[in-house]
Parts: sequence; structure tokens; C-alpha cells
Amino acid sequence: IERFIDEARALDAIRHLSDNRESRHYKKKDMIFREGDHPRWLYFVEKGKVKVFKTSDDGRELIVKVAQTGDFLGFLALFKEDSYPESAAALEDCSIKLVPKQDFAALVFGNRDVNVRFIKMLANHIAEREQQLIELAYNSVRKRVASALVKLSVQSGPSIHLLREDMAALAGTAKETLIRTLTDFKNEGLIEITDGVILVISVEKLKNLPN
Amino acid sequence: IERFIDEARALDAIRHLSDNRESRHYKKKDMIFREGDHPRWLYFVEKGKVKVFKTSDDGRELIVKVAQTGDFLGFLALFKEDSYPESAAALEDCSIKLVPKQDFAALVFGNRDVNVRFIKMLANHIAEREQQLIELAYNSVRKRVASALVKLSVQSGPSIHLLREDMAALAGTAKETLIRTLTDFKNEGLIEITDGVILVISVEKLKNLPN
DNA sequence: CAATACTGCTGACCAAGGTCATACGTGAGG
DNA sequence: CCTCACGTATGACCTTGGTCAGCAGTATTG
Repeated sequence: IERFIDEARALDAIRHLSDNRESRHYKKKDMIFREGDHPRWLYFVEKGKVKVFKTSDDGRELIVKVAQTGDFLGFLALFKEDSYPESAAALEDCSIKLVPKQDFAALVFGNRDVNVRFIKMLANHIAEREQQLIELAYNSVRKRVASALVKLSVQSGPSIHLLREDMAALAGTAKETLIRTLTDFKNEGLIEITDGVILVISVEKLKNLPN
Repeated sequence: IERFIDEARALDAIRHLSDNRESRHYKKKDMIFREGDHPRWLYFVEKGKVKVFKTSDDGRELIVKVAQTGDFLGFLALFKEDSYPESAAALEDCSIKLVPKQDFAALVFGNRDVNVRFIKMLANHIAEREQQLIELAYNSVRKRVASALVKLSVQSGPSIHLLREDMAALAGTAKETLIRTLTDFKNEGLIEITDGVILVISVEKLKNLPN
């Protein structure tokens, strides 16, 4: 399959996609799009962190992904052609570029390198979601919280600045249970907490948690 | 995006992909491929039902999808280019055609209609998995079992012939709990059970279960 | 034909974790 | 300056559902 793609060329084309677009500013907690909305743009995160989440019937949130600088949002709806299957909101102040969906589609279908790259990205997303599925199904809250901490620290460094409510939504548990688990980890020396900001001490131990 | 695709032509090309391939026979419970295996073929289900599942660290199964006649299996690994992120096994005797992965790749990247169709399919898969994610995270076992029954009856009729163990793996719960939930549903008149075969009586009530 | 799986089902028990209530500290606004 | 909103933290309680055990019925094997 490698013969189908020039990785560098693809990334280049994708990067140019967001050039010269008007960028919009969102403040912490602002909604970017809502489950059910009709898609008009593809969103490119220029700066800041964004949560992508689904809401259950009784209003509880599950964060499916934390996107940040360089990530695209909302590409799913472009191919379902009806409405977003998820919502997105700013976790901190951020600036986001809006790419008209036609431009994105034209690039994906007009440029073979981008096309292959995009398919790979979709395939990775599926694999990622399936991994989350077994974890949610059969792992204890303790392991899920640990896994969330590891993911966060891998993608944006050991210092994690997130609302407890959002961390809970990321681990798929209740806020109180998350807090208790964090204090456990603190007492076990796996993390430190100062002014609500979590500092991951031992990624390795968090990864290889028993039970 | 519709301007990019001729739906009928795509389906036609895809159907031809599996023509003139040697078909292999699997008996109930035979493994088709294992998580971690290296992919060589794409699998096309000619006849029978197949479970696609992941296994947790402690050996418990979560069925991610029940595939059947007309479905393709194992396409994920073709684009991750390393190994299957899931396993597949026959739920009943079935015959499956093996398509060399190069042929599939050539079709996907050589035929625009198929390309668009395939991307849509991947996008739908992601949306589907995300739906499963919130359900697993925040719905009671009762609702998850109901949802599994609905999905199964929608895709292959009201009469469900599955091992309790597999139904449990589909709902992400323990075998015993699944059985208890089924007898509840039976007592409430939502399903009937004769010789272990489940007959769904009221899909609507199962869909709109409270709590 | 006996013996040993395998599958469906039920009971008893217990722990993980969700819910509700409350308290404390901090920052914003009147 | 007081009050209110918000975020973190902890305690008490109780439900959901997982685990272990046992049993009956049927299929499979030597």
C-alpha cells in the first residue's frame, strides 16, 4: 500500500488546506458544534484544546477524544452528509480555522496522497475506538483513570490541567469517583496535585497497573 | 459530495471483487483471524454469521460487530499495514472468500466510486463505535441487552440463535447477568425463549426501555 | 452405555462504584 | 464587604451487577 502514497506530499497538501482561512476564536467552554447540527465546515485546531464528546440519553457526557493544535474536527459528518454524531467544545481558549467542506472533499478526492492518508486516519480512529470499547467494558475505574492520565500526559506533557468533571467524562465515570481515584494515585505517589493541576510522576506504573 | 460518486457502479465493482475467488469453509467456532495476526487477505462473507471481537487483558471478550452474508472483514489491518486490531470467529458454519489485499487496495484507490463508498463506510463505522461507547459507559445492562436484541433482530430477523456467552460478550456483561436479564424480558413478554432460541416479540418496547 | 463435556439457568454473596449531602476555598459581581 | 457561583474534596449509603457454586438437560466421546 505504501506505493500508493507520498507521506510528505500529503501532509503538505493538508497543511495548506487551512492556509488563508478566517480563524474563529472560542473561549473556554464554548461549544464549537453540537451533535445533530448540520455540517458546513471542517474545523482545524490552530491553538488550544478541544473535547469531542457524546451525550447519553440522561445527559451524561463521554469524551471520545481530546483534540489539540494540528487536529481536524468534524470530518465524520462530511461523509455521513447529514449531521454530526458528536459534539465539540473548547477546553481552553482556542482559535480554530473553518474550512468549507467542499474544499476538504475536493482535496481528499482530488489528491491521491491525501486520500490514502485520510483513509489511514479513519482506520486508526476505528481501531482506537475499539480499544476504548473493551477498556470501558471490562476495566475497573481505576485502570480507566490511569489510562486517561497516560494518554493525556503522552499527548501534551506530564502536567494536566483539566476540570474534574471533564476528566470523569474522559474515563467514563462519576466526578466523585474520579476524584477519589486521583487521591488514591496521589497517596501512592503516582501523581501530584497542586492547585488542582495534576502532575504525572510515573507513567510506567500507571500503564502497568494491576487489577 | 454526492457528485463524487455513482453508488450503483461502486457496489457493482465491489461485488465483482469477490468473484472467482476460492472460498474457504469454516465450522462453528473456528477462528478466522486473530488479533495481532498479519493480514494477507480481505475476507468476504459469502454465507453464515461471524463475530468480530476484542479480548481484554484478563481474557474477556467484547463482540464489536456481528458480520454476515455480504460483509467484508479485516479491512482495517490493510491500512494500518501491521496487524489485525481484532479477532474474528464463525458463529455458525460459513463460507468465506479470500481476496488478496493488493486487489482490494487496487480497487479502493483505482476506482473513485469505490473510494468514496469505502470512506463513507469507514465514517459510519466510527460513528457506530462511538455510539457503542456511550451505551457501554452509561447505560444499564438491561438497556444494553435490549439494544443488542434490537440490533440482532433488525439485521437478521426476530429469531435469534446465539450462545448465551456470545450474547453476553455482545452486551459487554457476564453470562449469568445476561441470562437473568433475558428471563426478565421473557417474564415481561418482550421476548419468548424456546429451546434456547430467542424470539423477539416487541422491538419497539425494547427500543424505548425506561431506566 | 457410561462418562464427560457443554449449555442454560438459578441462588447466594459481595464489592465496585454511583448518588446524595455537605464542607471548604477562591474568585467574581453587586 | 458580603454573597453567590464554582470547583475540589470527603463521608455515608445503597444499588447494580460480577463471581462462585450448584443443578438439570442434552450432546459427545470412548
